[in-house]
Amino acid sequence: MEVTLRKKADSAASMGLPQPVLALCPNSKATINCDKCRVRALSLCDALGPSELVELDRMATTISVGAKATLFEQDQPCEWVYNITAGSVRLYKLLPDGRRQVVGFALPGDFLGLSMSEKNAFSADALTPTNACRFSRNDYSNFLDEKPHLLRRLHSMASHELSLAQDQMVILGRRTAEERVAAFLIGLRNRWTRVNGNHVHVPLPMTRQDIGDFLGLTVETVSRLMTRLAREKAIVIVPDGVRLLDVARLERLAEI
Amino acid sequence: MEVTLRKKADSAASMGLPQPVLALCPNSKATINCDKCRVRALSLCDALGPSELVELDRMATTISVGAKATLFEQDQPCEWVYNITAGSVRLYKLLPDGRRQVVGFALPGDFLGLSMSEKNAFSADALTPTNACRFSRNDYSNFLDEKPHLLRRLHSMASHELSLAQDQMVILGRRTAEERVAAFLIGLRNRWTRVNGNHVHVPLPMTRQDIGDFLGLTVETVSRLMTRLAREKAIVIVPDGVRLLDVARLERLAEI
DNA sequence: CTCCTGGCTTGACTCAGGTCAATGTGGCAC
DNA sequence: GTGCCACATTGACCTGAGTCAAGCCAGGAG
Repeated sequence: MEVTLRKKADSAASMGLPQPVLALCPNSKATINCDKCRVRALSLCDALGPSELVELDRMATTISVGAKATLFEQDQPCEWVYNITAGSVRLYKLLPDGRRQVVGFALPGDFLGLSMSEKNAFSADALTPTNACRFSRNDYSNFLDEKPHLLRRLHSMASHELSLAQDQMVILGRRTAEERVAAFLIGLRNRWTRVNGNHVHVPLPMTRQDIGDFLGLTVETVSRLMTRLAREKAIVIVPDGVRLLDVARLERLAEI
Repeated sequence: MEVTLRKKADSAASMGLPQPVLALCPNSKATINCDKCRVRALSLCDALGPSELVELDRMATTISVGAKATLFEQDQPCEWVYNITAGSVRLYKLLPDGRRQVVGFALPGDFLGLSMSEKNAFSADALTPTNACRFSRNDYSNFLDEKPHLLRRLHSMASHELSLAQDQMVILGRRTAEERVAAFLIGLRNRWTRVNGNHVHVPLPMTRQDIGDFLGLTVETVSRLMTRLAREKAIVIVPDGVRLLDVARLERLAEI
């Protein structure tokens, strides 16, 4: 896995300069990377004040990985936590016999490491070229100890994840294949909306196999149902995604 | 729903007496209910020091409800959070057409209200006569604001829940009916172990229908598989539960 | 005691989605 | 360009779990 690293604070720190206090002034020119961050408002960092952001920025390393790169592996000690800034990531668990369950897809703004546990509960690898802001789990944990409001935000994000996981339990336990696919497309549309604004075009950076492993279906079933929804004019299949034609129909199918 | 209420601090508070400071001395006689609490070590409260425990005790109301009583309902505003001290609770989501997904069962020591959200994400009702320690969500939230270590504990419990939910996603998405039943029995055995110690006897306070709705199966399938496991001498079906005979075999089936 | 009733079990049959196999397709290395 | 490979689609057939229906059993009401 080839990773491009750049120590965020290097430019200033390597020259031995103190961090410019100007950066804290809202009208000043941006001097820390977070100021330019396109997903800040979506992410954990939104809970931070300007001086805290500078502190966090000093702890961060930005990383860039290519498609298929592994970020971390299930059951391995958790060394880093990540804030995805661009790209997309597949999160999955493997059974000993090779069966796979995708537990989620991370998009820009998503945080990996909510649980702060010793070992990774799942594996993560990039679906497309991906950028992330990476923190040592220790540094991060210490930082958290001094920032109860950040912990509160972390907890609220984890609660939201839990709620999504429970919705997914309903999908996997009690919905038909067609409903699963519709719910997947509507759910993904809603998530892209936070990143890109609302579009009927839904990018699908993952393969049909990944979708199947997320929905508890086979590739063939996913493919057949996408074809059927397209034949019935609910969607159009386009390169690397779908275009939603009949959102109301899909929402009815997906209805929680 | 008939509920028995008892304001925990009533005995002392109603007499206008200050809380006896003696209660804080580890060797003194117990004077707050928490001291007698049999699930304290399992629960959130374990994160609290003696004086905090007294504070929490003052906020608490103990409630007792009969089987089938509703604790709270999905989508209703969340007024209370609960610490289950005895009994068992079914947590579930309903689809508009009546399909049901059980998202979990709460046992003594479990906390309901981890997410601190405005609305309940699921409904909860008692499977058996149940006791709980109940707190107003507001009081609780304020209390939490002043106790970062409690928040940390809450977060770690929520993370654990999330991890269980992800394991359940694997079960629902990628496992056969037999594996699901085995995983359910082993999982429940492990949870009872925390409450009662390790026994091959696993109480099943829920119906086969509940188990089916938890595992994404029908009653009939659950029943058939329990019968089959019994015929094959992996378990014995006893009133209100099962006795595990071949734990190794079940664990092999359930293996994550 | 008898009669309900709700939960559990069992059997016969069905079908949604899985399996297997063939073919299509687009991007990339050379 | 050609060949390769991973992904996607489609068809024919199969099967694990669902559906429907009947009967059993224990506990509570009267």
